[in-house]
Amino acid sequence: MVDAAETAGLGLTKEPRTERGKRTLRKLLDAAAAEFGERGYHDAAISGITQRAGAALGTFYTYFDSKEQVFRALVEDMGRLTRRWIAERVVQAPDRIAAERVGIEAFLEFVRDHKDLYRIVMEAQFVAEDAYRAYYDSFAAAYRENLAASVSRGEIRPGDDECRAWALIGMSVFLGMRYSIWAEDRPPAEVAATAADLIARGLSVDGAARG
Amino acid sequence: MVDAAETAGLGLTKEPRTERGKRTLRKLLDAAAAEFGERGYHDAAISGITQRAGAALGTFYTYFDSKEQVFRALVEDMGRLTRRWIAERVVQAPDRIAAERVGIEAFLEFVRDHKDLYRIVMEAQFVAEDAYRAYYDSFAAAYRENLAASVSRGEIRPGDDECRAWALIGMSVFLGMRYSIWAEDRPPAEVAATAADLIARGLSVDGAARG
DNA sequence: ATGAAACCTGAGTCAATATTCAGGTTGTAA
DNA sequence: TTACAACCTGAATATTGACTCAGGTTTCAT
Repeated sequence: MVDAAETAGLGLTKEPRTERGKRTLRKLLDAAAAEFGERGYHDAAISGITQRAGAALGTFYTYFDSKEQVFRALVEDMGRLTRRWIAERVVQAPDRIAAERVGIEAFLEFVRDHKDLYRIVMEAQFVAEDAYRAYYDSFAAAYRENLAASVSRGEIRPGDDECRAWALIGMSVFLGMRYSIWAEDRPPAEVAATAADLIARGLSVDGAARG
Repeated sequence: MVDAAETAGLGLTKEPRTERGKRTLRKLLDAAAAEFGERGYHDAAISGITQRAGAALGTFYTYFDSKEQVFRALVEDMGRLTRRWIAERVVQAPDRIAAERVGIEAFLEFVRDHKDLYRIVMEAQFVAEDAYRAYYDSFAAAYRENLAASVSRGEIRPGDDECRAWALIGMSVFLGMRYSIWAEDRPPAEVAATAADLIARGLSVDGAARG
């Protein structure tokens, strides 16, 4: 669901001026998330969105210029929601290694609770590639910063933080796909613990092992 | 490109009986890979495929039942090609840690050389989800086997091999997307070395670090 | 209360394209 | 050479669904 209080900053061209309009826009955004999430971009129909929202077909075009525009708005919204959700939880972690575990667990939970929006983000790769890249570039940049800061604090070994950031994001994304979208057959905490152990210590039997 | 020698086992309903037919089918498969890879599933047109192949529109339906069928055939073909390519290189590795580095490097190179087919695999998530899941389930199962075998050989620490497998696959996939599809701004060997170091030793300063 | 702005309606327009098919061409076995 | 199967052709069909628009309804500042 799109946060009920906010519709600003979604890149819309026509903001509603009245309460009724805000309500309608919100209903359309939620309906669009459900329609795109369930049927995918191309099988989703504007008429399906307006039916779910209990509005007439033409009403859609009161707020959106096109099918693609509302899709992009949802991708951007999801980016904001995800970053906020994870950041809120990660700040409490005492160090980077703990932050990795908390971050992955928070991500896995978030995806479970926002399957529709998350599917939309993944499909954005083929519908609005620039929005998709912006979504992950933003994550990667933040991740890289965090890694660099941890290195300078002596919490983790130095290394190629950009590569590491992308690698770690990929881990989370695939764990999310497997354990939050495809099947919820493992508790997020368990999956996160395994991943965090891998991230912290690697596969090697001892810390001196050579790659 | 689809391997020129093989068109069997792609799930086609109508195999060609003459040399001319085999040639035409091969041209259509290569053209389909290019068309889908460049324009994506839904923007790809059957007429685009036949034009690239230098054939008439109706010829497509001599060999394929539908747009989706040829797409699925390409996904399955890509799975076979990828597994073979990586397996050939990984068998030479002396141990699991070395295998990780070699495997990631091989994967990054393969994706660079098969961008079209690789985009098709990624898009399969939304066009033929069962084929996509089969593609990654197959990788995950093999990966898990390899990890378990390495554990019993004492090469790596024991752990949740299924989670680890998905995590490691996710790493490769995202590194491939970032460094082989989006931009080739880093040599595969370099990226693979960083990733392998992360996989082998983790982020921690010393091997005794707790997660 | 009131009227202008905002909002809503849904039948109709229009372009795109997956798929069909009737008929022509080519390959090959005998 | 012949005849049949395999193959190729591309105009025509049929569906789908994004988007428009002319006109009606609701809201709210004054």
